[in-house]
Amino acid sequence: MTYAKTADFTPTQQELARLAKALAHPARIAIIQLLAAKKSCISGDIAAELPLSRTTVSQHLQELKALDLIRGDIDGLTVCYCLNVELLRRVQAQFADFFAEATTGFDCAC
Amino acid sequence: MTYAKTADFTPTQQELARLAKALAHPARIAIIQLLAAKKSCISGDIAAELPLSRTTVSQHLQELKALDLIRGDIDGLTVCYCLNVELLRRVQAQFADFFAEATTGFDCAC
DNA sequence: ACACTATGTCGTATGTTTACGTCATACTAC
DNA sequence: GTAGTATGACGTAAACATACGACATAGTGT
Repeated sequence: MTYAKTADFTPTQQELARLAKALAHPARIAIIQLLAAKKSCISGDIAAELPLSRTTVSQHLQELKALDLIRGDIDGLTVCYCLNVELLRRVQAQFADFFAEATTGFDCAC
Repeated sequence: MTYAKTADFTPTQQELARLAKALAHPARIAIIQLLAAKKSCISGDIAAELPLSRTTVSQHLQELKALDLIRGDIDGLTVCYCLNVELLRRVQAQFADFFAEATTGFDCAC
């Protein structure tokens, strides 16, 4: 998301787009759901539950971590990933605001 | 979103990802906000308000239209785009459900 | 019919994401 | 220390997204 013209939008628009992009892959949705259900939060276990290679899952985990949506606690040899529930709540509110604005428009006059 | 392995996720995960992807670009966020504020719903006017070429904006409009998030009424020479508020409300609910699930998790035990 | 306007379509260059194998690192257990 | 395991980092091929100029289409007004 670093195309030249991207800079010319409002910070809010860019932030929403950035967050939406984090959710724009089923694997990342699945990871968040897994962590919420806490079936497993150890990296290897997460990878084992998804139909993707461990390398690819690790990449998706890094992407979520880059936005701080999840956090990784290193515990010896294993890494345990957890949801950043605080941040998720804020993101939730941002999307809620956006949709509220979008769905309270009158019917189009055209 | 048609990489080989994408098929191996649940329909819900795929649908959420597909919707998130529609919002994963500031231009598309901006278009939805513009239509909600109804500053303009004529294709050309929308393009004029964004820092992108008319062609590129048209492409983003097609993308939103492909998911039926917006609709285009042809009126003679101009095309008037409108939000599909009904669908947006359903999408809003889907995201709300997803976030509710994600944010009600206990704190991670790790 | 003719010029003009508003839009979409096509081709295409460039940048980004996805997916994965291989390698490097770092901890564990013998 | 050596062997083994859990991870992340690196390299890379293929798919996809973004952006835009040039062209095609279709309506408007004269």
